[in-house]
Amino acid sequence: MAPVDRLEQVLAVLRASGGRVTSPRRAILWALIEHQGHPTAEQLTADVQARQPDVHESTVYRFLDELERLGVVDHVHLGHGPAVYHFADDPHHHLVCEGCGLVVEVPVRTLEEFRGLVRRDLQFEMELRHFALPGRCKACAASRRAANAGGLRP
Amino acid sequence: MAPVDRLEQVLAVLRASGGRVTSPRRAILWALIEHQGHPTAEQLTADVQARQPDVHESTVYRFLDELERLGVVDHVHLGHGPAVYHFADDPHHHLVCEGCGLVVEVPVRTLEEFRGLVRRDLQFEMELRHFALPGRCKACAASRRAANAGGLRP
DNA sequence: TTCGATGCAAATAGTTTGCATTCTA
DNA sequence: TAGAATGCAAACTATTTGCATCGAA
Repeated sequence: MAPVDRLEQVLAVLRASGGRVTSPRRAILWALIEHQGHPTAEQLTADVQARQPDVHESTVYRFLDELERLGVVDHVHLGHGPAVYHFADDPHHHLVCEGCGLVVEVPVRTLEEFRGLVRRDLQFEMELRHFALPGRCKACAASRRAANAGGLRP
Repeated sequence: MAPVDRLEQVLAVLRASGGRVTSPRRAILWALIEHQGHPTAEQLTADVQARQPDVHESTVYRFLDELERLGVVDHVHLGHGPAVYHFADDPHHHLVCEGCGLVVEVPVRTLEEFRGLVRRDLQFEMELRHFALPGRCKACAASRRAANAGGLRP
């Protein structure tokens, strides 16, 4: 979807819900659309403030909450540290490398088999979208093994 | 292991590392041993303060850190909210129900097949012990389905 | 009698909230 | 012009840190 279309689409949802379109809201939404990757509230605030310095971080948090209530965005916890935000369509899981911070997006269906296994064996319905699955990417796993072999700390 | 044996075992590790055995440390360790389930630092502090009111929360945090450095305890993040602590032997994963807070302990080998699958297909070495796997227990999953069918909020 | 442990206060990170004011619809 | 959204300050939760003092070995 073209950035401008996405903007208008979300603003339409917002208006339909009785919400109002303001200049901070346009800027926050724009920052979210333009951002590559997984921005935190702080990063979005910085982007917005580059153009509108008076927009406060609490406004960003409040609007992101609102967008979540409307089902437009989700936030994900990648581990320690701040949450990151992304649009709610094309739902996916996150693998996050504790070594280098790499975030791998995984289609929902990739983990369906595993979810089914846990459902069957443990009567538990995992919900893996709101918290990332932590671990090590190939490179970081290898370099940690090397370090451990040498007697160094992980 | 009998509680008293466990206490003495840990104190031995502590002494061997050059650490000192103090009255707050004995009390914190005792609270950790006696606690059923997955205590937070706050709960441990409360338990300790019932007997020794002057023991400060920061002392509890510092000693828990020390015990982690010694490999005696681990802390796990069950979701939002404070971390919980447990002894590091008999390593296991945690499934935590977002509905009722139930924590299910899962032997490490239960998830090994899944870890192998992700390792093979995604070249990613998951480390699932430090963060719990969130979701819904059978009862909470069922009651949520019922509520959704009735048009109510999850 | 040394140096590790403690109590206390204050700082920190990330996020939320109360409230008077502003601005959209 | 009603009421939603904002800016700002302050609260909040979970945790960490600096520092003078205390006490175990």
